[in-house]
Amino acid sequence: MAVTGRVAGRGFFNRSAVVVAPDLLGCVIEHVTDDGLVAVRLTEVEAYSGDLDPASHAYRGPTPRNAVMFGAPGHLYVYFTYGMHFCANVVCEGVGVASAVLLRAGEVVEGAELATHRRGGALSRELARGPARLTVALGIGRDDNGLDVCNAGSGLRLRRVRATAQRVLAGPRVGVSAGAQTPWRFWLDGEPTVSRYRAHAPKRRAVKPAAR
DNA sequence: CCATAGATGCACT
DNA sequence: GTGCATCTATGGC
Repeated sequence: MAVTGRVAGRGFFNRSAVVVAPDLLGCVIEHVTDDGLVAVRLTEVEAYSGDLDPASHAYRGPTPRNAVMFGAPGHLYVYFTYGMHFCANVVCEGVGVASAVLLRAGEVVEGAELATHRRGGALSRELARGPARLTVALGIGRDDNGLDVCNAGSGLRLRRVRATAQRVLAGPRVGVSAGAQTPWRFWLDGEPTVSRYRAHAPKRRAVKPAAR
């Protein structure tokens, strides 16, 4: 059955990502495509702030890739990584301030059949457990970069759902090397859909043949 | 549950 | 050329 909750407007996103991030927990993101609708209740997010955040894609200033992060709040920033995955952020704060919240994980609450098909038959709680899995479940890809979550015509919207009694926990972000100490990952306590925490795994360089 | 390796395209140095 | 805001498969406990 349909999820109820007020659709988030521009003002909701026009705040610091660190403030928006915990507010997103429990909220539901919906994406409508020709295939149907999938809705995900967010259980895990991470905040990224361009100015002083070495982990942010915007840390070194504007580039073609991160341009959306510098734009208006409420738009989707989708990036491609590891040669095969897409991850989705919601842009926060005003034009010129590169701040965003990465949608890391959630629970599929509507359109489970479609999401399961997109995910190749994964188990229910694995459907959107992890940022790249979440984009697959929702049908978000390269073409969705820059879409306006606050515009009904975009097919994307965020419903604000009453905060649960669940505790919000915070800790270091996943998979980042620089800025790994900043506790800007937020998740709902006890949720089985929260991705298992993995600290950044430094890759050893291939060992060169010993010099002789 | 934990740890590791490989896949793979591209933005940026 | 280097290094990813990751996932899956595989193996061990």
